[in-house]
Amino acid sequence: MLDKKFVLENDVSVQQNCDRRGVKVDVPRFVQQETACRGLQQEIEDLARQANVVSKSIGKAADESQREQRKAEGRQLREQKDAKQAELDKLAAEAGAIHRSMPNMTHPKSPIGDEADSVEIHKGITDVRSFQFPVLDHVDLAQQHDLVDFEGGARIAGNGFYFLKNEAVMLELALQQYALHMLIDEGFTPTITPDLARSEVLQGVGYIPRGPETQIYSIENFDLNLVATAEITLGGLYAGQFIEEDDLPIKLCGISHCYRTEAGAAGRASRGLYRVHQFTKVEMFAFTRPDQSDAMHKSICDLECRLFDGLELPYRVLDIATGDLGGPAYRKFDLESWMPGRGKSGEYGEVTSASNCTDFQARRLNIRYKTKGEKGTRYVHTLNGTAIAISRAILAILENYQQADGSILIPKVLQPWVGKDRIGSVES
RNA sequence: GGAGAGGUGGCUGAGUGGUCGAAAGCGCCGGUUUGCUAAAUCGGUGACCGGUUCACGCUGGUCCGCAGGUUCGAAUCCUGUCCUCUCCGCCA
Repeated sequence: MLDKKFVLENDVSVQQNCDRRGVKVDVPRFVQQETACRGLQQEIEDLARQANVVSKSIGKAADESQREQRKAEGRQLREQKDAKQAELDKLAAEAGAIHRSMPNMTHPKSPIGDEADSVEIHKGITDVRSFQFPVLDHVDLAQQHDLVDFEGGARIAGNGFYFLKNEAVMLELALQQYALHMLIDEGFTPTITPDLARSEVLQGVGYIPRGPETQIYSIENFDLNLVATAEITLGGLYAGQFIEEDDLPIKLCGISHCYRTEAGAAGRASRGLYRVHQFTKVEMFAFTRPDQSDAMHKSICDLECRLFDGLELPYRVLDIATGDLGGPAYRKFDLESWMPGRGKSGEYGEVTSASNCTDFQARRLNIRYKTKGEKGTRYVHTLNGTAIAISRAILAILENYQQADGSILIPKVLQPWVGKDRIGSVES
């Protein structure tokens, strides 16, 4: 959520920001309603004050009849107040709906425009390989080496589910180990989070459970939902808390399964492991002071790059354009890995992303820190970034590491955990 | 699944109808003392939304899990609801 006062004082730039992000918001209407609310609030407070004065005077009343008279007076004042309050509630609900639909403000450097306007700001150190043989996509490779059972997954849970098998299982665990070790070295506290969370938590982080277009699976008869990312649980962990300024920044990483309905995504590059209903992800999350968040954003993005540099996978980093940012993000960097089997002759596909949400989530989650110098409290900034989304990482590894002889090499950094250097035997 | 207890300020925890935005302790901030630190001691210290002021500040309202109700008046009484804890049972 944006600060209401900020919106009132910056209505023009807020409107411009909404327009650039492609979100329909009637800022002038909000300003008008919010202003009216404040007027009403004044009237209500005045009535409340008068009623309080009357109540306090009752003890000092001279006799019974005066007492009764003041009781009646107090009753009347509170009735007037209640009527005004009802009026205000109605108006505030409308203003609140507009308020909640406002996306976060945007970093001045974010490119303006839609998906196509995102700007490449970095390339990985590993070059895109040129293959001297017909390239297979990961689905064919997986089938050839018995690594993923899509049919089995579909039979027991439906399309979009799968069994990982054999070396794919080892790859999944190896990727978790690899990511976790690097993150721990960088000062992240490792966690394994719940895979379910209350609706309240999802909403705080910015997800909408149980809507018509929801991406979230909900549990029947319980106020619980399967998380779409550990961002939900890690962000929710500090909801309603006060953090000591000296404890900032707090850096957490969490392993969770991620569940997504992918409603409306049918047919959209949905083959194989790219878009699935369940996968494992190692997520980074940070709480910082406002002045620390830009640097933290960069450092989270750098870590994502290092993880992919280490895997020796080619990738590029995009500074995401305004129209493609999503609600809470102030700025977002996506990391796209080269996927040789995608499209006709290979395409980049999103593998991780890093967002700086400034105080947008913190305001809704009510996460503050106590300032040392000045009096009072301030909202923290929150940031999140994917360390490794396992299913897409496996996809990228299989396709990039395939060999002319049909085998698939294991990235060097993963070999200790996989226990071998190659999937499939070398035919000679 | 059965039985109990409880949700109060940054934390612990008093408080059963007006004198309570709330004791006390901890923590935090400032002063004094000590060679530094620690200790001691004195003082200050809740949040949110407004009004007013160049500013220090002054001032109104709201807030004791949440939502309703009773009352002139609710942290306190009533109803509902959510959550947490303890014990027993079951279970990986």
